[in-house]
Amino acid sequence: MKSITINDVAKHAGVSKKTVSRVINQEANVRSETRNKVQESIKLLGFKRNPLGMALARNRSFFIALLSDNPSPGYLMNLQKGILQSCTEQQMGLFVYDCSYRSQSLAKEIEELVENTLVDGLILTPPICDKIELLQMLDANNINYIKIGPKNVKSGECIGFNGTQSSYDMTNYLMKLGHKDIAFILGHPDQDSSRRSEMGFRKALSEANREINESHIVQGFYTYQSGIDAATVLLNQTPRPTAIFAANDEMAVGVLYKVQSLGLRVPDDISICGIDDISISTKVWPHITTMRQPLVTIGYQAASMLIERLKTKDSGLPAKGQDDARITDGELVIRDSTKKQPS
Amino acid sequence: MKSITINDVAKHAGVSKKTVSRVINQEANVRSETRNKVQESIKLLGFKRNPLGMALARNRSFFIALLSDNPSPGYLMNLQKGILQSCTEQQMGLFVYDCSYRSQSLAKEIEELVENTLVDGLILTPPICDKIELLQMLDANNINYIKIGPKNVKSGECIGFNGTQSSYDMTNYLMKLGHKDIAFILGHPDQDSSRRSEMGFRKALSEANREINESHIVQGFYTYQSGIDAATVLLNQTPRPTAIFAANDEMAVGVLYKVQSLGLRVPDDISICGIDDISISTKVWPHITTMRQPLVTIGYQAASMLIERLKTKDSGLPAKGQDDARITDGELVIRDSTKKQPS
DNA sequence: ACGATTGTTGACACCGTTATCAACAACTAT
DNA sequence: ATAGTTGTTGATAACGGTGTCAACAATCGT
Repeated sequence: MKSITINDVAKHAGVSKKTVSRVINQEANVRSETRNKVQESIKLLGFKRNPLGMALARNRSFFIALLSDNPSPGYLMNLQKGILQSCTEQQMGLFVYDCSYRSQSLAKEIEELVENTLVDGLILTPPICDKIELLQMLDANNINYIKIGPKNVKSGECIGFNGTQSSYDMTNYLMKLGHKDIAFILGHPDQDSSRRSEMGFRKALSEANREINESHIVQGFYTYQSGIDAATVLLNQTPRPTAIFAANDEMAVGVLYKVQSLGLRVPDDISICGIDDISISTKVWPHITTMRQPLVTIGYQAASMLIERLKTKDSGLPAKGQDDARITDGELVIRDSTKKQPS
Repeated sequence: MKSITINDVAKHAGVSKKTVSRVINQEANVRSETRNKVQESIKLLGFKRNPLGMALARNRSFFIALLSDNPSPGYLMNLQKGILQSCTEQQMGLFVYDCSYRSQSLAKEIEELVENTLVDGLILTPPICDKIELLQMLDANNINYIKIGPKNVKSGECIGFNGTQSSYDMTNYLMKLGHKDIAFILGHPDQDSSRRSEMGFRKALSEANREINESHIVQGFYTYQSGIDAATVLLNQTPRPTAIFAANDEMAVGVLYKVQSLGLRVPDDISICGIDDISISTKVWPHITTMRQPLVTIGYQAASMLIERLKTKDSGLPAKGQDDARITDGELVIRDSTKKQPS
């Protein structure tokens, strides 16, 4: 069960292995006659190049790693799906790695990961992408990475979606429905995206000259449970808000659960909406109104950008766009959890 | 930024690189004096062996692949979590790969995947693990794999949980609650697990001398939408079943949605339950009664078994337990979607 | 004291690819 | 015709480890 090597092809085609290598890698300066001869041999023998040999010789593993802290399964799965698609297209492998955002030694851990696996680059997902020490370590060691999430102070290419605009749009939509008393559940205080969505919310209200009821803005942590907790606080207030806008769908689902378990009806008694459009949002009853974050696309683009950069770096070209940021707009998806207020 | 190689260590310790290699691999027959000397050099220089070099020399990539068709994000994520844990412990990499169960050329595709990545083994998840052609191809090419799912006709190690027993237990639980008219939504007809859960359901009913209403057993496909469709059929029947038991939680959630959107209350008007205990089951309202499938544990064990086998194979020992099957029992988790019937 | 066994070590080839560089052929420009 | 390009090719040496085997030292049995 020995597999065909470059040597076999070279012998069969009557050329040196370097020439075969040239053909495989589509290098210039091979006579087309020679090229054809080699290609025929390759096809005939069914040659497949051994990625390990190539990896060793080129000192590149042709693997990238996806670092995550499993925030919500749906979120990550969609991202992973897009990433995987790009990787498959570009003949790269995807190495997945779960790590803990809280870990003190995260930077060290990732440094070892890279040493141990020799991955060519990293994709950082929230909340990992906000860990300053990690980013510093990566920059210091000259490790390629791309962040999925909002662009923040630190350097590094990133791709994300426009959280400010999204929550701004959603807030305006709720006001258009006639909601006067809109509550907002913040995201995780450590994550950059959280501040952005808050900004959008406040901006929309102040542009409409609404005064902001600070007790209707409560802290959340992007988790289901934190959605329940925040809803518990909000629903005990009088007057009760007529709409609750959560900074992500995961929390919105928690709010929905809490509201329903108290015997209230959605959207008749209260409107609920979120951000992300994860799969669970269309599985609960009623389906949740949300700002769609095109996660599969974002994942695809992130992987593509990273791989692109690895390639240009490989070929010695100047690494353009080191501080690139690509921002995708969210899309309002109106479903059954929001309703026009009686005027 | 050149990294330390075995040669550097050898030079530093004043031995040959083969001896360093021996120390790294904990081989016997190295004088402890020499061993210590080498280990000190390793520590001093901060040597980390290059996995690519090792992989090439040993002709093993130290990667395993997880093949999936993304049935439900929660299901896969839990599995992946357990697998990842085991991989990390054993210093193996995890390569994830999405494929399409429907693809005609799946076997070919996976064959190429293995050739292209040289993964040491595969973990097959449902429904991939039921593709006969794929299994045949793997057996023919002597590729290591382990199936997560019920043991079926074909060979190959597998690990899964006791689907028959689980649905048997759940059905008994529903009868104990006083339900006389229990509907059942089948899993995907192509998947082995589907037949098992049906068997358990029928067995429980016939043991209780209940006659089985065949029109209350409807086809599903393990998807959310198929749960909705099946519920639509069931809820139009008179008399309406008092409980609907879906062969997995994903469908149960679909049933819940359909029931609620028709204005019926769960569990007051109708009880709903499923199998799996995926994360969404405790996010919808009400939380769903289910048979817990310990997915993280199963994933962990699957990866551990596979890696174990790779190692013993490596060391030339007879590959024991080639047809091993480890079956875990499900656990009844009673939540809020099922209720005692008034007698 | 002797040969036989076992333990310890290193030189060297090898895994399958790519990189370097020199050799030579085939063109240009003078 | 001559020198100077440019295009095409292959020997040979990496890449960073492991496997083979022979050499030699240490221990054993008699």
